[in-house]
Amino acid sequence: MVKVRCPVIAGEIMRYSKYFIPTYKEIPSDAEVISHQLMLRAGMIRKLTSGIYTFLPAGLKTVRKVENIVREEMNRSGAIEVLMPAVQPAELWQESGRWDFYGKELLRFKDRHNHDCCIGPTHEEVITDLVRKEIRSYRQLPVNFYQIQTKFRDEIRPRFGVMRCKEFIMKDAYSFDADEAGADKSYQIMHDAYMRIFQRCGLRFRPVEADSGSIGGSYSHEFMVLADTGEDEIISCMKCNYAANLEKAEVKAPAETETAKASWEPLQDVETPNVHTIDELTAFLSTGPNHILKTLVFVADGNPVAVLIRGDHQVNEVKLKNFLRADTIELASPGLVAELTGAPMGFAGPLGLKSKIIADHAVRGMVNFITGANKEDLHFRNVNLERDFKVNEFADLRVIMRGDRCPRCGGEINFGRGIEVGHVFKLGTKYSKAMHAVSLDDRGEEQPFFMGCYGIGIARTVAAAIEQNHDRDGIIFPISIAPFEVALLPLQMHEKNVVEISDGIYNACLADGIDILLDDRDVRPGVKFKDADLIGIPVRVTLGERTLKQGMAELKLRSEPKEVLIPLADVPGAVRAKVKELYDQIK
RNA sequence: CGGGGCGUGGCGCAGUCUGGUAGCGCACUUGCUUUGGGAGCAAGGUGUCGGAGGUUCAAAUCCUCUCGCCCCGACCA
Repeated sequence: MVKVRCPVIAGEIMRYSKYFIPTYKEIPSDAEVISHQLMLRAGMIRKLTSGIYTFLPAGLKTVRKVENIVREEMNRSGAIEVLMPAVQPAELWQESGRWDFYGKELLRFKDRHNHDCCIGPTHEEVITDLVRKEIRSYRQLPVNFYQIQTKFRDEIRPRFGVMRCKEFIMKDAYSFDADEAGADKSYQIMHDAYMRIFQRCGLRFRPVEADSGSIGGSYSHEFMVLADTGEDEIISCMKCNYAANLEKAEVKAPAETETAKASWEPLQDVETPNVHTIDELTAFLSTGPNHILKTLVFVADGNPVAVLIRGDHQVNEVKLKNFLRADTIELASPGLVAELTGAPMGFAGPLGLKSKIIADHAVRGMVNFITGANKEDLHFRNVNLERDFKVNEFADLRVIMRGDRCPRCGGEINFGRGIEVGHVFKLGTKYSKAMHAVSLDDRGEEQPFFMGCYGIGIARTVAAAIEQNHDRDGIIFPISIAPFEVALLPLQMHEKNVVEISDGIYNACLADGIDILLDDRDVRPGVKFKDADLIGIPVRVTLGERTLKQGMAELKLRSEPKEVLIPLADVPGAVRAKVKELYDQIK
């Protein structure tokens, strides 16, 4: 059974008048996205400087609730909590080779002894160093260490409030196994733990396959909270559970068809003065872009390569990079294109090209198509594969698009947006080999650790929850991560009766372990309603003279428009039941 | 780093073009009234107009430099 309650922390102030939740009526002008606006307005965060935020009490409470869920599920999965330093010596990073590779995101500085240091953006080096010093034998494996800690990445452009900032709270875990099979198992355990974590956070999410660079295979999943405002575009199958981000999403190669040589028409020149783009070409020749073959020249690790793709398709540079096993890849400059093809940009074609030629699978299905002629203002018509030119290799090189089918089951696919809140990644032996981190196997031989790393953006998860759950009045928090479970609103603080009854209910709820906020401010009722809605407290109990006369209180959910009247004596029980019901819904 | 925008009281903004010594709403303080969806009236406090330099009798306003922030792009285990 999954434990869902986050216990009230003893001694916490729960009276609004003595607490600190500074809300804004107006939208701060420098907040663009809704979660950023609402976190500022609800008094959860304040900005110190670009990309760096203070968490105010209500924001911190929510962060702590996410952390606690993460901690419980990590512990349940067998991971062990540690806390590593924020400041790290350059030596470790030089050893892994990342000191020179990491770029400007790595904040570097020198200490008084002139030693190079950095503030950790991630902790592979530190944990690998720890494990290589402390773990000797395969008998001590597997292990998985995690921490919840503040990290720093000197982002080029921090934005969207707490979603993409420089200093951020992250849970990161690192697994160490004796062999590949063990690493796969550790990966799966983390994958499962992440499913439980985000479920308990009350989020609609999806694990999607992500690009894993040179490692390949399905050994990287991003956990995406589904929200229209998400930064990442993802696709998911409506029939099976295949889901992937756009750069990873596979496109199934079309079935092999017999080349219809009989239908081949003779090759023709077409004068195309000043026609450079696919759009211009389709208009000029009155044809569809799917009858045109695009020839793009890329430079992969310094070597030019021509990439052929159907006119209505787009090259997926991540796929191209992985296919070529290149470290860097970029579109060739106009000068290089001219040098290679003998024509200015816009007239490149595969005929007579000297460079390596690779093509997307879809090109195979094209007949009598149009290509550039490698000569200014000239194209060819009725070009055909084999007869007119040869392709070195075919591969899946394009971006998936609307109308494509699921690569796994052929089902219809859905395009959507998501916010990446977690990432599980199989590292293999990259760091253990570089840093000579080994254990002895059962034959007494040294073996590098097989590693995995697993991250969760804690504050980003909070922001994602808000992006997904809000309305015109403010945040609608899932109860498991709301700053308070219940808001108690005595409407007339000058009426002794109202105050006494609300104090009684407040104490009864506290005794029940309910995380309740008593809004004991002497302000007008409207202010209390507005603030409770803005902050997003899931359950609201209202005590006003009007219903008190009938011996009743009001119970309302933030997520629903209607309230119900409850006899005063039943209020603590009804609150307890409502809270439980809300937790049960997200189990 | 390239392009664009903005810095005026705690917050949101007007004033800048056309130079004349700073204003509005919210918030805040006090009093009275009010009390079920961000109250009303009255009184009050609040600014080195982001900073530095320059032009001018006079600069929030014009000029130069500079700092910060936001947006778009490039970038992103």
